Amino acid sequence: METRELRYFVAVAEELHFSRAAARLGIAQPPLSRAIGRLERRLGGPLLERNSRGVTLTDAGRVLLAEARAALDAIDAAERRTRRATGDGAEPALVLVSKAGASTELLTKLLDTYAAEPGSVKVEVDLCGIGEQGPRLRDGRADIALLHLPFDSVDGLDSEDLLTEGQVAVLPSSHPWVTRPQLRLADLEDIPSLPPMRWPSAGGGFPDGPGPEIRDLAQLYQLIGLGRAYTILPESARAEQHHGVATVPVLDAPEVTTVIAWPQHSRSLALATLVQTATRL
Amino acid sequence: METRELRYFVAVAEELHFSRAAARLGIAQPPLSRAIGRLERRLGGPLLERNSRGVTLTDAGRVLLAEARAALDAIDAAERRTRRATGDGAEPALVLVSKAGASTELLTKLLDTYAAEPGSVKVEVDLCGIGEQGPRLRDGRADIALLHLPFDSVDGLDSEDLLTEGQVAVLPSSHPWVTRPQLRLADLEDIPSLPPMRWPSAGGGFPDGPGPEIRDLAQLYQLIGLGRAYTILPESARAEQHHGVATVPVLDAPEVTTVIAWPQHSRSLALATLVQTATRL
DNA sequence: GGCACCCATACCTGCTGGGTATGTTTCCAG
DNA sequence: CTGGAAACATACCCAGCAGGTATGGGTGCC
Repeated sequence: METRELRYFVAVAEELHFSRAAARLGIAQPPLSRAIGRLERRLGGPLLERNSRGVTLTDAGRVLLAEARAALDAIDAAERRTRRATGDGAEPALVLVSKAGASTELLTKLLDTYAAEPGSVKVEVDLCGIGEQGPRLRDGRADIALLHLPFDSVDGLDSEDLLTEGQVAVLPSSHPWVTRPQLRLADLEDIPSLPPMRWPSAGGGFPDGPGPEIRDLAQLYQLIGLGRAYTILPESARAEQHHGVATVPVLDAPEVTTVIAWPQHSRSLALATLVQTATRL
Repeated sequence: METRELRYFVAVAEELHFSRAAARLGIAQPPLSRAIGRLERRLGGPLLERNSRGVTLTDAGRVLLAEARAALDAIDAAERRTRRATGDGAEPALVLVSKAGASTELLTKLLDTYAAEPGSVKVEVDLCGIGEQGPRLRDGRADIALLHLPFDSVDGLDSEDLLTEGQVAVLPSSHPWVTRPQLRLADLEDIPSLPPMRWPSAGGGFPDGPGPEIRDLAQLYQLIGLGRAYTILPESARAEQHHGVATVPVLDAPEVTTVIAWPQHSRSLALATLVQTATRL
């Protein structure tokens, strides 16, 4: 199976319309029909059901769509990472991705220490929304990520623990509890008039329910500052000051571990050095 | 990047010899040279160092080799799984992989129960050597696996726990300890004249040291029966009788969890039903 | 120094991917 | 019931590229 065929199939499977898919691919419709037909013949059965007025996926088509997306991600990753590794000077040799606003202190120290290391390469920092690190590692936009367990998942990645810390409640500074020296999870169970935030789940969607949908930490701090929500975050979040926001330690909140993670098959020297630097901090 | 180019590059990178790689690929050497040259131009730098007497990989080449292998596995998986899903009758719709000799009882019950389920599809069982399940899932030879934590790794997979159990020492039946009602790990630390077995590590290789290299459980039982080694295994191993082998519970051995695992992006109905059946056992 | 080995280059050929034009089926409008 | 529009398949042509053969150039070995 050629890469082109996979891209063609994914386009048709997503558009469910040959002509639109062809337009998206920048080719005419007939070659696309032919390519899909050949693919179906080679794989031994229909992938698409052509119902006079549009197209639907067969079971086999659904399987191929999921597998093809994964395969295309892997191919994109191969191209991006290799291009990055061919030291053509201008490009960074490594891209590190982290949630915007998280682990700022750790990140600064890591980058400074690594830059001082002999033989270190240029590192670009890619600050993304919550839960976006996984996809970026998968399609090669990034080589290495800072993740926070248990919120993020290290499925499919190798990782090293960097820092484990407790959590603090982040509350509107007008809230009566901000003067308390500490809180417990039970206290937070049912804060009147402050709905729970909804964090993105693995698929990128949001769970149902009331409360605001959170995509990044700037949004989160602003909502808290406006008195519309609260949350708990790792202690290191206290290092940053935000308007209208106060923090109180939560004694029995689960500990958060910041880890550095990379795809299992990565074996580059630059990456290994960066990981080693991180674990030594 | 086209699939063909990736296959060509991997062949050259593995052979480190254009002519041999071309022979392996079934093409002549000049088109191969040309294809690699074009790849290097497109990726912006050399992937191979041509030293008159052979070829070596550059850093970028090493990156591409690792990434290309992963990508080709994903493409092979796409093709195999799709072909399997195009219900062409003869082929199984799902392939389940497990270590030969492990979890026999559980596996039998799972397959029987699933076969009785309405809408169940044909399941082929692939019994492999120790640690082979991961690669089989990655390149699509299998769709779903039985793994045993903490020995196997579920990195990159979704999984559900099926069964947690203690472990027993598996000893030659001539060993004096087989009459004991129980043992402790400390007892086993240093059994005279019985060297520790070497299990395959993640890469497929074996750690250094004395003792036999173990590739499957038949081999393991035979070695123990011959009085050349011992091991500890999950309790359920007692269900099977082996010549010259006896078992004694080890009270403080870490518990073993049998899990059913599948690639994260898998979303087929047949697979979901099988997993559901397994978790309900 | 001749030779063997190995990769690159030059040049030719046939396959195939892509374009345009047209066919076939189905659904909808009037 | 019929004309037409929408949508995918088919037919046919062309150009580009993958692959083959022949050959060149560089290097180490006998």
